[in-house]
Amino acid sequence: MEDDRLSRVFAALADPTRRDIVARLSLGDATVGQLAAPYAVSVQAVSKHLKVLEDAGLVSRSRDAQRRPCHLEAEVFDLMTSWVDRYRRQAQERYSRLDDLLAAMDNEEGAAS
Amino acid sequence: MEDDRLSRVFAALADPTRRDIVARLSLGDATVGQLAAPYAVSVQAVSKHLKVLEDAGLVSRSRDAQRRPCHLEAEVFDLMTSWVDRYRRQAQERYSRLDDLLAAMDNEEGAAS
DNA sequence: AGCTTCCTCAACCAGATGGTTGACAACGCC
DNA sequence: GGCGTTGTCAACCATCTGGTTGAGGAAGCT
Repeated sequence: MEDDRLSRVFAALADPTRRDIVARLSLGDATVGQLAAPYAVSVQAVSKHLKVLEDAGLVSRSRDAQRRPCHLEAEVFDLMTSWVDRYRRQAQERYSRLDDLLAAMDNEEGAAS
Repeated sequence: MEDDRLSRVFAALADPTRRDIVARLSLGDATVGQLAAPYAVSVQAVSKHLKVLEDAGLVSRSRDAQRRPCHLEAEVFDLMTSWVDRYRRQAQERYSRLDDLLAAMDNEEGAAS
């Protein structure tokens, strides 16, 4: 489902190492080895992280001989932001209605006195 | 750190049930019982979900006798969207630079022929 | 063909996660 | 005081997760 995809995107970004990888890829494509270099963990661990990002649709990988260059698919971000914006807007609307109500009560009180 | 907080927010929203709870709370505050009613799971499980959301700063709880009304803290969304926007923008800039480069190459080719 | 480089797959391990049930604290209502 | 309602805490369980090591596939280099 679409639900599943959203869950995978959020879960993928819940890990600091993976967010870091995304940040690096936003500057340009990179191979697994290049991405793994700055971290204390093994290359295999980074490869796993990339698989998670790939399953979430955030990263795609092509071939270049033994190399597997990684590319950020930034459009997937929209899935998240549209979800977030929807409920943020809803909450905000509710607040403004509450403000209206309070304003109306103030008015009534003012008229009564 | 701030990193940790961001991780907790993303992790909290990685679960469909918790996203659903957030969606319901965007329409108005609710008690644990009210939130648990639509689901097949136990009240305890929902209480755990709320604890995760609370630890992430997405939900706050007050007291009303035995009741514990839950309230959505929508400002926390900004933490996420600002992170996302930052790297989306970075990736987009990179693309536009690439476009510039390709345009420049086209020009050169045009001038050479 | 043989060696090295780059990367993935498989098995394993410790700790987190999402669910359960049972006990119990806090409060309103008789 | 006793009872039902509301919610949390604790213990337990199965599964997922992030890490490890070891083996091996794929491709370039000599």
